[in-house]
Amino acid sequence: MVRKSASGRIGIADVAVKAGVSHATVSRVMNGNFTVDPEIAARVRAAAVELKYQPNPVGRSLALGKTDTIGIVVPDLANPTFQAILRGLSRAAAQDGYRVLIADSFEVSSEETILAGEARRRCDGLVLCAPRMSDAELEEIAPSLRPLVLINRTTAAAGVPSLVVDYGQGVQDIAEHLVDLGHTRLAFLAGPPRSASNNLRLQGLEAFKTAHPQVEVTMLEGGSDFDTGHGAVDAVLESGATGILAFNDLVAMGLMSGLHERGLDVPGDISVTGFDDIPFAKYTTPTLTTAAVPITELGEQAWHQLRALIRNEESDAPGSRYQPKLEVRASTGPAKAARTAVHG
Amino acid sequence: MVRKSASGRIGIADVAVKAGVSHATVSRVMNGNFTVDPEIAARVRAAAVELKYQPNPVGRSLALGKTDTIGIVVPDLANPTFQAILRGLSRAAAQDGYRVLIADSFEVSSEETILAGEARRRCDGLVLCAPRMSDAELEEIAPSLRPLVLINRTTAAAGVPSLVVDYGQGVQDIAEHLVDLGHTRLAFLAGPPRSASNNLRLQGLEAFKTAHPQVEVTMLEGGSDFDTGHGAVDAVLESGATGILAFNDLVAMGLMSGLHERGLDVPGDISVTGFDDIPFAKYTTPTLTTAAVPITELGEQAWHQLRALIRNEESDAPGSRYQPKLEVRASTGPAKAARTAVHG
DNA sequence: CTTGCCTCAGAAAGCGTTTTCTCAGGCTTC
DNA sequence: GAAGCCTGAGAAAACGCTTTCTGAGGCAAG
Repeated sequence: MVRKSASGRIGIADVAVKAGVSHATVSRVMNGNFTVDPEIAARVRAAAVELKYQPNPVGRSLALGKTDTIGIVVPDLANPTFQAILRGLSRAAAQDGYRVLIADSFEVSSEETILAGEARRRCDGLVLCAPRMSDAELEEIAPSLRPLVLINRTTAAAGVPSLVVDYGQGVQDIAEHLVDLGHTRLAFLAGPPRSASNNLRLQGLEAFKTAHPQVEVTMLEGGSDFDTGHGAVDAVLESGATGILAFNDLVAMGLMSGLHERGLDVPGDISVTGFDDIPFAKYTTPTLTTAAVPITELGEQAWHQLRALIRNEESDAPGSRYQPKLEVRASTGPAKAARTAVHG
Repeated sequence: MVRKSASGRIGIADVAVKAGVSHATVSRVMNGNFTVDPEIAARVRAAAVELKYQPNPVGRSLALGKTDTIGIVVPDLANPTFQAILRGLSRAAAQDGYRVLIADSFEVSSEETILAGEARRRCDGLVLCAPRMSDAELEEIAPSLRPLVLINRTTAAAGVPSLVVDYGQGVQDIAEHLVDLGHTRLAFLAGPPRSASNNLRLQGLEAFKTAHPQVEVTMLEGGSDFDTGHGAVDAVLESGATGILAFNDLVAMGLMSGLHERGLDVPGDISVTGFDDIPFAKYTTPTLTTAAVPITELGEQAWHQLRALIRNEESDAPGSRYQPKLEVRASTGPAKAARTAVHG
């Protein structure tokens, strides 16, 4: 029985037989090695075309020690931020002939380490997106995951570049904007407690508070999706704040929807701000004031950093910091005369 | 020089040496083969742990002829529909220990064939999501891509299950809903011309028109994103229609935003409907009447079909048809007295 | 005419696993 | 006590490719 039918798929051996040459020569031709007689090369190519031969990437990977694939680990594929990063990463990597393997940890931080390790072994490099694991754990496993690029997280481990968005500055810009409009009572609708980007926002707000002691800033528990915003209406109203900084655009949209149901006007009664500037933010009613994060570009840059690591190039920048840009739209307006806390 | 330092990574050979056994025995232990003396097994396991040995998946894949990975090809990763399918697929596959490799064709139909082939060779199976290629091409390459599952597309090729959403029925349900509210002049804001799901909608509308000859239905060119809807305001107003069926929720949101800017009231002046019921649809202002598609579930089912194919099981269902469910919300209301065409 | 170099293709050795094949040693059974 | 089984571990082949090594043949130079 011929090898061919054994695997069911035609391999390099079949082409070699058909062209009357050795495996080695077929390999050389397929890889554009010019030390092959042009006539033989043509014969091999003809055989390959006729047999519709396509090299098996697994065999190739084993021989070359590389897979032309990179991995990305995200805490939640449903989150538009991670979707956008994935998109930018995938597009940029594709341009260099790399594919992307995805691993969704579903916010289970204990899974992250295992997922990351498994993904890394199948790939030539890894992007770890806002990992929820502890600093200690991250630092411990980082070396074994290299080449590794972090997004919205930093580590003390060496040779691991980080791409971080300056959420702290962004949230301060938003707060300043609200103060400029005359708001003196603000509220922050926080994100997931384990989220590093939420902590950065909190730090930014602390800085803001010391710079503006006259402004009252209420902290409210939250999350990262619509329901968080929608369910926070009562808490927001109770706080008596007239300017609300939502954790992100989704939360802001949920909140605006809830306020609308209560018959309140945005920004007439209350100003609402988001964060991220997802595409939807331009099309909400009213359009949403937010801080724009060039998130797709972040994914793209992640690939460039990772590529440099894989190629063992001098990483020109060992990481970067992105400044969000305030986008003033229609969901923020002048503060009404000071409101008093509303009950129920 | 020892093998160990040659590859930089520890392999099965290192464990074998450390435990004083052969490669074969290490492999047996790692794969839970019980024909190994418990004492030796323990020794091997201890060595593996001490060396932090993790089997190389590439070598494993080559030997086993499977990669425990599946591929998905989508026309546009930015599209929420495909994101949701990806999410459902990824989650379901992960539960069975499979990973997902993504390939984004960026709406370039000529790339699809190549991407699909490359992805397939790296994986154990493939999901082709609403491919834009021609029927002829699809039918030609389908056999070489098996195990293959199609989403929102069918083919005459054998052994290729399809999961399709009945967009035609969905669009009829929406149109009926608008007619029930008294609308007699409708307009359909179409999607991308090459999209199979758009064609299904058009067929549905033809069926609707023959059933309701008294209703006027205007066809408008379109696309699949916000800007399409936002930019279609003039055309919509010119049509004189009072009930607008947008291609999907994104287009509907863009349209509502544009109408709002023109000072028109939804649904007071014009009723607007979407399609898909993306999470945002519940939180627009007004909330969006749409046809809900269980899209994440679609991704999940795609995995189940693919799994059956991979395992060579009897595919219980050679494909399925999903019925969208009308979700009546606040963007549709009773028709005003017939409007006349508005210019400019 | 011979030596030596150079070109180019085949043989074979990896890459890191799994798995079949082989065989040594201990046990049962007559 | 010897013949045959059975258990369990090592040797080696296989997976499909790349690449080094080897060697045959052609050609130029002395």
